[in-house]
Amino acid sequence: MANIRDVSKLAGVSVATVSRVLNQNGYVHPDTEQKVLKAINELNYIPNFVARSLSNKKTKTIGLIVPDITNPFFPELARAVEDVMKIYGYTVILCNSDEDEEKEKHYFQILKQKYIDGLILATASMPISDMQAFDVPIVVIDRIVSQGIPTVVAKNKEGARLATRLLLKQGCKKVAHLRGPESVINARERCEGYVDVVREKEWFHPNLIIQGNYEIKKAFHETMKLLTEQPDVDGIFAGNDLMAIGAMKAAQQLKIRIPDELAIIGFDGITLGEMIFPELSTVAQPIYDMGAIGARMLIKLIENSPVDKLYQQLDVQFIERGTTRKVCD
Amino acid sequence: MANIRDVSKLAGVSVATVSRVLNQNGYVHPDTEQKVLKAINELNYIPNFVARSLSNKKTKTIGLIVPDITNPFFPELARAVEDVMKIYGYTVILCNSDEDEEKEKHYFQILKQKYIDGLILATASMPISDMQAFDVPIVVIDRIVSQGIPTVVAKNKEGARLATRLLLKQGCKKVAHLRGPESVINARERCEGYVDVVREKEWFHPNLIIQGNYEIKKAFHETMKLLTEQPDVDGIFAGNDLMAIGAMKAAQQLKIRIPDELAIIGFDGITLGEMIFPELSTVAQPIYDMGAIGARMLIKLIENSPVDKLYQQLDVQFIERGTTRKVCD
DNA sequence: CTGTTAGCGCATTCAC
DNA sequence: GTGAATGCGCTAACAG
Repeated sequence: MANIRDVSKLAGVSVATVSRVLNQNGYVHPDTEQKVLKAINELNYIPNFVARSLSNKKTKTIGLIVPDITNPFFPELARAVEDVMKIYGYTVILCNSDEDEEKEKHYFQILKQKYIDGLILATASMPISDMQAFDVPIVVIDRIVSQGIPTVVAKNKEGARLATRLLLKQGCKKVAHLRGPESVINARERCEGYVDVVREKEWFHPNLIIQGNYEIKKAFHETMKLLTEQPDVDGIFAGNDLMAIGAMKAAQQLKIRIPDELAIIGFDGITLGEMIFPELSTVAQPIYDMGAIGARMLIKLIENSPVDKLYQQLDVQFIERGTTRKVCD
Repeated sequence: MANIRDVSKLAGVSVATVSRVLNQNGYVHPDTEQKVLKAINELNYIPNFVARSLSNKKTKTIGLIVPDITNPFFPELARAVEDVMKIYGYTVILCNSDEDEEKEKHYFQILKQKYIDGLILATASMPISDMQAFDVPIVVIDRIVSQGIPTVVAKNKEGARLATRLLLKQGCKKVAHLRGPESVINARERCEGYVDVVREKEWFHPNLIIQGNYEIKKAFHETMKLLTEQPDVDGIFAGNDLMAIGAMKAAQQLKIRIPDELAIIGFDGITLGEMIFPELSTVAQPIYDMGAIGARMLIKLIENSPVDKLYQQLDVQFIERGTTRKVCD
């Protein structure tokens, strides 16, 4: 492959001039510019990114760390990130951390060595100090890490309150909550939102909060147990859509009719919710937007443009589908 | 950040020596090695990948082009690729092509500039000549491109025959096929497999083959039309799971009972199939394996190890779930 | 066994 | 406006 020197020779100019027309900086006479352009064209020259990176310390590459791209929440996020990064000429390295601190550290290492320009984290098993020590711009999505770090999240607690109230409003007498892992902050927030609403109810008891791990399987089993032990539960607010689906399967197995005997609301708004039957009512986060906004924020950080808000909290929206009854007010 | 020269100074040796211990090649006295190691440790030195890449033309990075990571088939594939690449110290750049030739070309360009070591394609809108001109090892997954290019695919035609036969065996009198896009080769193969089996049936007519695009929505609409116009259709073999789900939704909307009045078999074996109700019977491809095998093949290609088979055709497997009746032989 | 040095391809001073 | 020279950090001959 041709390099800059080949071009300079063919055009009869110096490499500096070629570099100037390549990067559109510095003055260069229109005529010589034409010569250079012609040479570039003839040789089919494309600049070598690696060499460029070595000299200006910018790779036009970012890292994206997600727990597991296989989890239906993340592809949409990843797609958003990739879409906007593409527009700005960046390329994205995909990493699956499995929420494992060791793996995250591993990726931090590698990505640093590869001189990425920025990093988007949709996971956070990492101590904050390590993140701050990482001297590359970072944006965290869907996980609040600390005030100091640029973040994009949805209104988790508010959404949880909304869902729980809706369940009560449509006549549920006893609403349980299938919560996400202790270690994940948004799971905690959603649980708090639920508790806010039901705390004062005479029927409320902490055993209505059951522990899930954001996955279908465990949600299925826990819901089986719950519905067997407390058959009077007629509403479930799940901490995410996947667990809601697990709960649905449990109900279907127990021949409990949805939504008549049991109403269910999920959280997230993954596309999967529309594919099942009945379709899942859910508190939807603007997943794509979160990714896109996070990506834009990161680019600004990288390019030192002013960033208006380092902490973006996005609205959630209830989507009524088949797992809840219609509410007639 | 410290560089190799800092280390060499601190250790009182030359950069060459440091490079030697770094890359474990060439002879270096155990004592000096210790000194170097100590210096590396003290300075918290990690080698700069960009510089290394510039000098040896290896980036330890590969590209992965998929049509759309949002399509449930690809996350699993991507995960597999990333998992094995990680083991071998490679990093993967994710690209979404939307099956668009222009976008693919764009990525080819960029990835070439970034000096990737190899490329995995799970899409192929690209003329073969362009692929051959791309002087970087390529492995194609799930799409047959040409004999010349290393490929990993599943036995599409065989799987299609299997599904169609199964449908007949369990008593279906009239089996339709929801096929994928004309332009996608595996869709063609699956369609051929279907035709192989039904060609000679007296009830067969080309209008039983309906055109889908591998997506739920269109499959839903086309199936609505099909089932309205030809209500005697009692079996559908869909070219992929997503379309099968679209077909299921159409049946559910028309109050046609599955599997009693209509049996459905999909193709792919995406996890989504287990999440819906009833669960989807399908011809499962070993998606993860395809990714992993493709990745291993690529690594061998990159590292010039001997590759046993450049064309791997993997077995498919019928998974009986809720959308087909039990067959008692 | 170890050091010197010349690239890798490009950006960028600093002269002219 | 343009060119020569230097450096980015590392690898790989080539000497010793």
